[in-house]
Order: sequence, then C-alpha cells, then structure tokens
Amino acid sequence: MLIAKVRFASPLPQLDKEFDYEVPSELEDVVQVGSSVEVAFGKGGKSKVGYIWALEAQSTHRGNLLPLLNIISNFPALSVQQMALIEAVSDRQAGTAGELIGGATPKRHVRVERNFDESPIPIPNVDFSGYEARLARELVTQNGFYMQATMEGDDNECPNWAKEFVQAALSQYQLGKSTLVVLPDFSDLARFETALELAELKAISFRHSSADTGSTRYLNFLMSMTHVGITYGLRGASFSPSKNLGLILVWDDGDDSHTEQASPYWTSREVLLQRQSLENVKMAISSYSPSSEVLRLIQIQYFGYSQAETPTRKSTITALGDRLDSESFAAISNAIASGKNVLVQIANNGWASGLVCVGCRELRTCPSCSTSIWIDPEGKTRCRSCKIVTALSVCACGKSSTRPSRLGSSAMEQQLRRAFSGGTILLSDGTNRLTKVSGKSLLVVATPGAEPAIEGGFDLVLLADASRMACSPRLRALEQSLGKWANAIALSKSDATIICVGLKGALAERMSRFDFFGAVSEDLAERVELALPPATRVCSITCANKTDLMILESDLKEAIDEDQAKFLNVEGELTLVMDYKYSYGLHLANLLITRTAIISQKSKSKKPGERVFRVNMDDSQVI
DNA sequence: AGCACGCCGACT
DNA sequence: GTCGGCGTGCTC
Repeated sequence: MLIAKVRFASPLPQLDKEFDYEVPSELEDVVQVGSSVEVAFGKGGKSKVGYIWALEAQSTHRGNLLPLLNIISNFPALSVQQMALIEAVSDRQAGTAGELIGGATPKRHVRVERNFDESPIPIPNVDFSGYEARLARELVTQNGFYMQATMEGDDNECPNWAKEFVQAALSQYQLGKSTLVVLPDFSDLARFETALELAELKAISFRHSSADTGSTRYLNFLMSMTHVGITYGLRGASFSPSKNLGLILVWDDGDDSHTEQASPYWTSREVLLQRQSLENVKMAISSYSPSSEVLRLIQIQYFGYSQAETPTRKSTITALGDRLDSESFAAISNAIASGKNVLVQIANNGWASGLVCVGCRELRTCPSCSTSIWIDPEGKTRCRSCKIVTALSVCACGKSSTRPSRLGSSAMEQQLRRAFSGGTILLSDGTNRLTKVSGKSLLVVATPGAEPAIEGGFDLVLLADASRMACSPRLRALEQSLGKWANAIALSKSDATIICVGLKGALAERMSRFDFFGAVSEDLAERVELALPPATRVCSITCANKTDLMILESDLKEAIDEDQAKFLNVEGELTLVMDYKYSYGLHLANLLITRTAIISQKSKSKKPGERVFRVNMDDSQVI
C-alpha cells in the first residue's frame, strides 16, 4: 500500500507537518511527489487541497488512514526542488512551510493544461555579442560572484547590466541549463525584458509576474517546470520552478523590495543563496552599489567580485545642508537654459516629511500612535503609520501653527516651478510615476526608485536630500542611500554633472570619486567592530501582549547558548530583539518555532486570524 | 482554520 | 434534568 505524505498551504503552526493518506490503487500510477490532491481533513471531514510532499511504502502514523480523494491535476503543482527550498527557508526564517506554499505555486487553469505543448522549443539562433560579457566570462570559473555594474548612462531602457544578465543566461542555455533572474521592481524588470527582446530570446523566457493574468502565469509556471530557459520576475520568482537550473542572477539585492513584508520575512538574496547550495548551481549578484551583505560574502570568500571602473561623471559636493543653495540653483538654471535635462532626487513624496511646532520646534506626532505626521501628496495631514488623517491639535507649548520640517517632492516641484519658468517641470513618485520622459529642458523631480528613463541620459543629477538620507539613524541608512544615489546617477550621461547636497567628511570624499564600493566597505568595517548586522544576524519578536512575551523571554533565557545569541535592549515593550551568530541561526529558529507555538496555544489573548507572535529572523529596521 | 468535546451556570 | 456558553485540543 502506497502512502502519501501530505502538507497544506496553511500558516498555522499546528498544521505545519505531514499528514499520511492511503493512495487508492487506481491512483497509484498517477500520483507523484508535488501533486496537488483533494483529501478529507478535520472533524467535519470536509475536503481540502493538499500537496504530496513524499510517497512512502509505510506510514508512521498510528491509527487508521483516510484515502486520497482525488488528484487535482496530472501536472505536479510543485517541483521537488521547490519543496526542498520551501523547507529550507521556513526552517531558516522560523516560519511554516505552509505559508510559503501559496507563493510557490499559481492557481491552476484547466484550459492552459489542455492546450499545453510539452514539445521542446525550437532552439533560437542567437548571436548576442558586441559588448563586454564580463559576467558570462567570470561565471565560467566562479560559482558565486558579485559584479559591480558599470554606469553607461546613454541607454536607460536597456542598461549594460541587463545585457550582461542576458549574455550570462544565454551561456547557460547553450550548456542546456536554465537561469533564474530576480529583480527588485517593475522598472528593472522592464529593463531586463528589453535586453531579452534585443537578443530575441523571448521564446525561451518565462515571466513570473503578478501583473500577468492567471492563465498566463500558469502557462509560464508550466513552461519553467518543463522547459530549459530563462525564468525571471520580482522577489516571488525566487521560489519558481526552473528545469535543470544552472545559474541564479540577482539585480540590486540591497533594494528594500527584495524583502517580503509578511511572515516569514524572507529576502531574495538569502532565499537564493539557500537555493544555490540546494541545487548546487552558480549564483551572481549585481548592482551599482554593493549591499553590505554582499561585501560580507566577498570577505568570507564565498563570492568572487569585480569592481566597475570609476564613472567619468563630474562630481560636486555642496557643503550647505540646504537643498537649493546658490550653487545648485545656478547649475540647474544653466542646464535648463541650454536645453539640458535635470534630475532632482528627493527623499520622500508629498508636501512635507514632517511638521514642526513653530513655538517649541518639537516634531508633531499622531495622538494615537505617536509616529510623525506628514502632508501627503493630496495635501492632507496624515499619520505615517496608521494612515489616518488627523486634525492638528494645539501643541503643549501653546502654539497651534506648524511649519514643514522638510519639504517633500510635491512641495519641491512647486518651488522649482516658481523658480524656473523656462523648463518643463515633471514630478515622478510612488503614487504618480513616470516610466519614461523625453524632450529638452526637462526638470524631473523624483523620489528614489521612481526616476524615469530618458533617452541619452540626464545631463545633471541633483541628489537634493543626500545628507539627510545618509544621516538617518537607521543601521542601513548609509548603505541604502548609496544604492539609491547610484541608481539615479546611472541614469545620467557619462559626462554629466552630479551634485550631492550637504555631504561632509569621508563620505563626501568617497562620493567625489563615486567610490560606492569603498563607502560600503567602510560602513561594513564599522559594523563588524560593533558586532552589528551583517557581521551577526538580528531577529525581532513582537507580541500582542506583555505577559506572553515575558513567558517567552524567560523561556529563551534558559534555552539559548549565551555565547551564540543574546538579548539586546530596545525601546518598545512588546518587542524582543536578539543578535546571534550565523552558525546558530537554524538552532535559534527551531527554538523559536517550538516555544512560540506552545505559548501561542495557551495564550489568553488569542484573536482569530491573528498571530500571537511575529518572528522576523533578520530585522534590520529595529536598530 | 474548523469542528467536536466537555465542563459549568441558568433555565423550563 | 438539560440547554447552551465558549475554553481546549485534534485533524492522517
């Protein structure tokens, strides 16, 4: 009798295990590992969809077994490699396999299956050469590699890195192997697609994208599962199947969008590093400015690397902290007057990033959650965290008026509109985004990540909030700012002028040479000295109530090895933060899974559909 | 999650 | 005596 070990796509820790079912003899020839099946489950015996995690000859369950009711499809819903990855990631992140299953397998479409053509794709006859192919060459000998991308700037829509990625993927294809490409956002996805089109490789490329219709997604999923080719997409694609995988490519791994904001809070880079070792394949990461994690991989010699040549652009560092001092004002004026195009990068959108009392200069905060209040793109005073529009009350000092602590992109746009009547002023931010602009004398105000492409590149880039972005007290502020500046600078012409507003000291000196590699290295060296991430890992555990958290804390204090992990003091009563060594990660994650599950079940303050504990094994926000 | 089981107070 | 409140625990 064949036994199917079945898992469910549920985040509940109680269901995070395999359940045994008998395979009826008439299904014995059709079931396979990865099949989605219908089974009866629970007291009501209602039917539920599960996934065959393994097929075995004997059951370990004492008690009688129910039969599988049905096989949902002849195509497996998950590949063996996907299941191994899901297990590895849930173990590492102290989550459940069930909460990752949904993201790894798309909704089934019967018509797509009926029309599915499993025959091999005619091999495209491609000759895609005519540029460096630095990456493809390095990957012949390297198993893990970081390539700092060169800033060419003249082609914003198909930059050098995208061509490098395509070339590397093509080399794999010629060896009969697939490539998986993971990008942070849709503009980078579009850039990579442009390169794929240029190389005429669309026929062997399978897009994993939430922007596609369900049937397209399912078709591409089946294609990735059954055909050697190039699978690409945003962070969710980290879990897609890939037949005979040979290479994993990641663009701009330090971008926030690579981190999943829901439990178990994984990041593309870490998931794909797991995948690299599970599937024994090559992996390369590329960006204009490296992440500190990548530099750590280089330091421990897990990754080789190659730095880009220093960009040829002119760099100006203004000493004043003001956004529009006379120097940058003059530079913009001159550029606009001579028909050139200017990009102004502003840290945040809306009208004001914060409001300060005119009397006591205290930052105004939301009455219910005490995070700062800003003026959003619609001009409303709104809490940043609970998103509620709040009427401003009278301050403790007696004054009721406020002034903006720092202007947002909408305000900046208005200010520039008054100052420069000669040019066309455009605004591009997260809510109102331009993907491409063209023309002369354009003055584009954009928030990081929302910079539009422009034919030929910008002539002048003003990083208007440089000093404020870099000086924010968050751990990753500097590293992330460097990444955002680098991405903006990459959109400029090779002889453009770059103005960094208000930088001082060593950072100003680094930026005058566009030495991103050096700046992040220095940042990493300091963190290593202070034993901060990525020298160690830091996890956070938040809990809805204090008593449960205290139980967990004393529980953990007894169980953990003090040489490997320790508690850190943080503000906020409902959060525990620990730092721990990489080698202790699996052990700690396991400890957290079991302990939080026990306490959750006994908790008095359970709410339906809400977790008692939220565990983030790599929380870089808390420090 | 769902659903049943069970132990307690309130009621015809 | 028994009806129904929801806390507790299990589901192959």
